[in-house]
Amino acid sequence: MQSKLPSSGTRSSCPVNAAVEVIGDQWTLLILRDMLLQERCRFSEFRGSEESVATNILATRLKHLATHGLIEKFKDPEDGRGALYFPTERALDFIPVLVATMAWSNTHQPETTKYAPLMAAYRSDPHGTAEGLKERARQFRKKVLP
Amino acid sequence: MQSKLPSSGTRSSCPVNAAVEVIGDQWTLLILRDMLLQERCRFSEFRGSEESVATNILATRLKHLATHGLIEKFKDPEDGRGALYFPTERALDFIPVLVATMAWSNTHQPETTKYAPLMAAYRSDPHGTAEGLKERARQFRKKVLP
DNA sequence: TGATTTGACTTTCATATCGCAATCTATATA
DNA sequence: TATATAGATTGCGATATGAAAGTCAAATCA
Repeated sequence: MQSKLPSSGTRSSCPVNAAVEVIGDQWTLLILRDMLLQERCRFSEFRGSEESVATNILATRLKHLATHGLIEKFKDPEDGRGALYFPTERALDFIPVLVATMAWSNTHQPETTKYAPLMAAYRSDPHGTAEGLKERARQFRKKVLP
Repeated sequence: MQSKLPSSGTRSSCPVNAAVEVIGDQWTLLILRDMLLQERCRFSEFRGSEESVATNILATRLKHLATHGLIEKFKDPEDGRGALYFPTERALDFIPVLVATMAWSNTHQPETTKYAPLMAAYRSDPHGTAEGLKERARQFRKKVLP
């Protein structure tokens, strides 16, 4: 039996609760980060993230993200074994939230030193920075997918 | 022994990871919502939220939020039994992230019908709406605390 | 072409966390 | 003094996590 996220049933019609049910765990946001900001799209690439997610958890979370319409799975056109995961438009729309979250962390915890250039760009132009990342993610998909 | 949040140790210096370690569970964001948007500050008020958090979980999360500098605990000046929880400035700075998250949910899941007026206000003036909520939270604290 | 390796999972299992119910403590009220 | 209330803590079965090992099909090597 495969592992599930806690409380998979809808608890309320509140948008905060809806978000919690999608991204409210220890790994989903990190996977979204790698996909949206780092141009990662393979199982092995997500697995290689600094925080070292276990393979069973990663598989569960990718399925979870697909179920909730944040990622789509494709066959790697250049390797029959490979799978490629790409963000949907819904996930791309999450970029402003993700980057705002990062900026919040970075403001209050200066020890969060990763993504310093991105944080600087975001502070001088939040909207433009988010849109830039969105466009970059779209281009990356075009480059890799047939 | 009291229950803990998963992975209490710092896994990386990434701001996304830092956020996950603070808000990456099924309840913390809901408590922040009630505190920042609903003027709730008592244990029983948080407990009464629609999603029905258990008392042990709520106690754990309130402690967790205090540890991470998002809330402060006070004695109720009008009832020796009571405790009052209020957001720190760090928590108030989270309001824009929280409201952006809600807007994202609301855009892609129209069944999230709660907070419709807030969502409408946010769409027409994101920054002003967030600042308004921040000021409201500050005023509420002044009103209730000595 | 058979052997080996690789990518993407799935299974196993010990440990940790969740969540319900019951209990506890301090203060307030009748 | 008795009871009610606010804010928790404890016990315990159910569920989720995470490290390691196993599976399997497709690719690469000999």
